[in-house]
Amino acid sequence: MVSVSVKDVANLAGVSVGTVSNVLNHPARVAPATVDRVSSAIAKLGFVRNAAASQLRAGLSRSVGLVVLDSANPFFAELARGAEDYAATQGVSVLVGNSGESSAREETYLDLFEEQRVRGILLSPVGDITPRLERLRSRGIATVLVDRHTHNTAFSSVAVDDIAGGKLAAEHLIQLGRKRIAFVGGPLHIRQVSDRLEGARTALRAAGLPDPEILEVPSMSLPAGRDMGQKLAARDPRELPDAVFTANDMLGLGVMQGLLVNTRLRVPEDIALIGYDDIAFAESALVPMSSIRQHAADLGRQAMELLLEESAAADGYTHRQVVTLPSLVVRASTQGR
Amino acid sequence: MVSVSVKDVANLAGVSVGTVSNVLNHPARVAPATVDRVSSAIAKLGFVRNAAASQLRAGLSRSVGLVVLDSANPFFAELARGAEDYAATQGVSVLVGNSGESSAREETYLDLFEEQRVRGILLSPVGDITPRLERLRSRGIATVLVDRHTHNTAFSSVAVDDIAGGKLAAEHLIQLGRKRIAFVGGPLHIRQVSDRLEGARTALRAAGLPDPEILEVPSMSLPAGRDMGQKLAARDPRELPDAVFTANDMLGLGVMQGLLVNTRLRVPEDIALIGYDDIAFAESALVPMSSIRQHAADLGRQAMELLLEESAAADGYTHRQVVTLPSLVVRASTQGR
DNA sequence: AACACAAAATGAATCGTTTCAATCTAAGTG
DNA sequence: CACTTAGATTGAAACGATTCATTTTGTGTT
Repeated sequence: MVSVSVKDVANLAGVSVGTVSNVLNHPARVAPATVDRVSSAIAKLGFVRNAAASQLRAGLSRSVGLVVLDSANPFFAELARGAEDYAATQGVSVLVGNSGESSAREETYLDLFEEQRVRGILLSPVGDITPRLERLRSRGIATVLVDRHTHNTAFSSVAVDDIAGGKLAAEHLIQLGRKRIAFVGGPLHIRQVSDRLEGARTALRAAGLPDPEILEVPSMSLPAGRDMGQKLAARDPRELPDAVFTANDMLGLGVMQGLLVNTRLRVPEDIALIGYDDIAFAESALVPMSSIRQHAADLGRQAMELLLEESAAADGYTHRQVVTLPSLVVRASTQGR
Repeated sequence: MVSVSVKDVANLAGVSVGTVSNVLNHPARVAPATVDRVSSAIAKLGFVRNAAASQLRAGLSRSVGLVVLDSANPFFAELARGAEDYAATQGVSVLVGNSGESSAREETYLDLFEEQRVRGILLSPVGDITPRLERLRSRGIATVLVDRHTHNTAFSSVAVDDIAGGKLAAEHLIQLGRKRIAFVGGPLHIRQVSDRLEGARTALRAAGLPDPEILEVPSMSLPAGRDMGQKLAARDPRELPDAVFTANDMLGLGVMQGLLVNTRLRVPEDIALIGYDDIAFAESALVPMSSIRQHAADLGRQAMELLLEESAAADGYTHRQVVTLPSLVVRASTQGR
């Protein structure tokens, strides 16, 4: 368990420790020949900088924290990738924590990141923790919120515009000539669900069409969607909507199963179907399913940009709330009649 | 950006810095009344230990690194959760890095962890990097390998026994009375694929049945499975297998689609179907699909146990290769005829 | 009241790096 | 050749916690 320090490197290279440090951190200040000599000493000894000592003296860490609500969720996985990729270009590494929607775990990670004196934190918060964020700020740790539209302009945030997404989906269905559109989602008090519904409603009204029929489901899962699909399939055909917009893809895939299996209904001929999120399975469904894509990687990149910008800025930084627009992905489930 | 140090806490509590440190790290050595006084000073000042300083002096970090091949893959997500949960009980935090199968990114994370002087590293390696592991060890950083059966007894490892999994699947099919079993998977040079096939073959031979028909596919994806399913459905019924075992669930779901959509075939009546991995969608498939579950969280927990044990042990630690057995999950796709 | 002994508290030294004022070197100028 | 100046290098101080040999305090015994 040998430990090689800058001192050892300095000895071997025949320079002072200050020079070694400069080679590591400000190579331009050092004569090229010296850089070479020090570099090869580093290589020969297998020197690896001790991050703890470096950070202690320099005061600033090379890492930022990221706390996600659910690391298994592809949305967050993609977001993390986007954030990491951008951070990497800035020589910053990302420590990822998974709160799993638990406030306690969220707290634990924030504590950890605070001890580590990270440069900043990207957070998809479990609940409202403004006090905690203010404490972090008073310690010089910037925080950018992800995936929640905060009207709190005291913090920067990034979010996807769910209302616009709902509008996009409904407009697409309207353009196909569909007139009786149903919305499947729930519970309705969840912000994402109600926003997506609101967007759809707005689009329908703008087109002079009646409000969507709201089919509330107990959860955003495939079985819940399948149950609703089967209920629809059992209806008198004259009572059927001619298009269904589901609040996420799991529901959409479920509805598709319910509509198609052991019935005479066809998608999209009888009912057009569009989901939300564009998960990998949407493309491989029985009938490839149209969806709304959120560009999570972009979101992650933008969030990281804001974070690094803020952490480098002086006091009095003007915080920004970035809202990104989702886009429409058209597949067979909404094509042709 | 105020910074509170042990010194400030010591002043307020009217004790020395050494005592504050003892309250933080060895409370039993300090009189209860003093612990209280120091604790309330900590609370009042909002003191948070500087991890860099602590680690620099104490020499050992409270974190371990985890590098996974693909953080979006549910197997690794679950594994990470298991590892983190156990680590948390030991007061250790986990830094997760995603190599995305890229050697370069893997290297970057190992460098980072080495700088951080983590206690140990849990690694699902991209390629063979024994030299790198030996360098880490010479620095006192233990490494446990995940998800690859190393015959290299110089390192501890955990892995799932894919041969046993294949055997489990085939034995289940045999017990159902199926006699003509096909295997769908590929490319065959992938270890997981060939192991699962080998397990199936072993079970068939033991039962006195012919070797499985091998249906090689170009990738382990749903569309590849669907193509194969459609090819099967187009066969003369007398040429059909009476059971199909796929090397993973994506293929299984695809085969199911290909077999069922626009054909007269039924699952399981005509063809029983079993997948591998037990992903969330297996349960929600058209016909809920039987599968082999790998217990990734357990695997993660065991790997972390090994890692912490080794990192706490003296030199000459005896490394262990743990192989866990997967289990059978029976659903509708293999029940009834 | 003197002594012994354990428990509690002290504080200077230390970890390995970065910083920065001071020093040295070499090339350029009049 | 003396002098200036920019560039290169030096090395001691500092970051904030932990450690541990030493001192202080407190309790019980004779």
